[in-house]
Amino acid sequence: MYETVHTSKSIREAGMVSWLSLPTDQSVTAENHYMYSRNEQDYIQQLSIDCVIFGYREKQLNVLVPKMDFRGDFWALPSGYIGQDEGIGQAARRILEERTGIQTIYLDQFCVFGDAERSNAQVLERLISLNGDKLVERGLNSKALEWITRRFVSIGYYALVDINKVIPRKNEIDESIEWYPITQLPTLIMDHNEMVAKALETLRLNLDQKLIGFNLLPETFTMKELQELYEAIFDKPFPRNNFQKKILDLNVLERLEKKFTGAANKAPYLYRFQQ
Amino acid sequence: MYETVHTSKSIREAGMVSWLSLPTDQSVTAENHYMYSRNEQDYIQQLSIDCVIFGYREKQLNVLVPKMDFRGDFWALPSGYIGQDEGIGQAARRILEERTGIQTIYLDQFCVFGDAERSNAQVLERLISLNGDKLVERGLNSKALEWITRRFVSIGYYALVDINKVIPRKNEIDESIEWYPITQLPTLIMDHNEMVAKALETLRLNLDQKLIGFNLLPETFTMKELQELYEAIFDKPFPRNNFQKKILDLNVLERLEKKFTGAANKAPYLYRFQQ
DNA sequence: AATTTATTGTCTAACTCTTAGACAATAAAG
DNA sequence: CTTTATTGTCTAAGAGTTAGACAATAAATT
Repeated sequence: MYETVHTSKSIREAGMVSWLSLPTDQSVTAENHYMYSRNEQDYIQQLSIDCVIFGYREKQLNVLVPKMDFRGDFWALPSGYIGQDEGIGQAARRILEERTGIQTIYLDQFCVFGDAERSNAQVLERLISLNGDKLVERGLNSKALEWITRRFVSIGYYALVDINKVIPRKNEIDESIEWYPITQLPTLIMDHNEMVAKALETLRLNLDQKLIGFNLLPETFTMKELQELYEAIFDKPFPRNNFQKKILDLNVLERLEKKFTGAANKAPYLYRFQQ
Repeated sequence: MYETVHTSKSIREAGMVSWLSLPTDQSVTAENHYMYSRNEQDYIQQLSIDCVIFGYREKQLNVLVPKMDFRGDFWALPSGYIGQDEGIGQAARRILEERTGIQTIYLDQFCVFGDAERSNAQVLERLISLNGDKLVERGLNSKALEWITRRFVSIGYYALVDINKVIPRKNEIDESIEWYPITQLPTLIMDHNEMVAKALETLRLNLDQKLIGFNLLPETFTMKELQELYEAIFDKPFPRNNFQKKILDLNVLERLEKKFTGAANKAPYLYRFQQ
């Protein structure tokens, strides 16, 4: 029904379009089935990477989520496939750079999702019934759909980024890509909401241990800002006096000059994370 | 060179033979390439599960490791593939039952290994050069070898079992399957030694938190036995008095009658883990 | 039968770490 | 100069951990 003989230019040039698209490159044409099938084999099949990208803004933990350019309100975590000559960490890093423009970011594998029932089937059915025309437009033929609708195992990574340095980038099938406060996430497809929950749980466990929280802040920050970050992540208040002591006792912060806030009170020190 | 037209009975009947064998079932014959390729598709390609099976015996933490029936001393963790209609946890459970005969065991996913360099290539080269004849005997044709030699991503699971309840089972390509004290593991293929190390690290992190250590002991045990288990896992001594207090304060143990050891001293209590 | 020996179970003082309250320092506003 | 709001630090109280001591006891020894 959605069979088509041409591959749309936008898809062809995408290089890598995640969820609801085949991995493609310049050599792909529907006329050349041999090349097509070779290209399909350039990626590991039925295995994908989903990324929970955390940023911090206005005292709230945020997650970067693209909305798909289809009728029906479909949100999905940034994701992609793994090249045959690419490590899974490399692949995650590539996907993240594509969506944030940032190269060196904190990245941690947190879980694999691979239930048998974990399928796109219902979501896809709804999406297809609402968007048949668009799918044809974009050159997704039945073979491409078959590739996508197979059961996938997905490796979950979470990333911590300085939200000010990120320029969110849509890909070809996105209507938008935006930061959502974690308390106000939309309903995502499949088990992606569960993935965010699991990522947050892992972040909490690792925060003290690995001092990774600093990846969410700009280079210099006040103690209060750091405290508010902790409060946002753990969704609970920390007592000011003891928080300061605990952090300073870690001996990982360098104290810089005072910050002139213009406020009617003692100016706070700026701190920097000792690389 | 190793091309062959028949598939050996042993392999055909294996159902699932991990590493160095295709996933196979009764319907596979080399003469029927369509069926063959259908069968290949019964499993997710390039994705495998490797299991670190921990047991506890004679005050030492042990790992169950099969030795492969090939010239050249090849040890590999028990592993297998994931059926198309099978969750990854289900698959791990199936692999474990095949090797231990035990159904309900503690199981935890600890890491995914997926470096691009993570390849069987060198090991396989050596194995093939030493065992060309055996491979032919066992019906591994070039297509099967191609399947195996592709790059694999592997999900690591570790399991905790009561070593007394396990009857280790060889599969078709094993020369032996035995418990090795973790301090005296042989050199395993690929990154399997690294996997064991990572599994142990995760076990240590989870031991207190999830009370999973009790899965390694028989139903009743003395406090000293539990302490020795902890000492084996963490490879360090625990002070007797405080260890007892710490464990009892968890309120998860039920104290039974005293154990008559025949030793010239006060008999220790037996304890049982409150399910 | 009393004493000795080895090990188990428990108690407590000393020590450390965490928590909660208090207060001085300070930048700007009144 | 005083007031206000916030920052930085100190300390006492409380909680938890560690180290030493000692009673209980099952069998061996005398």
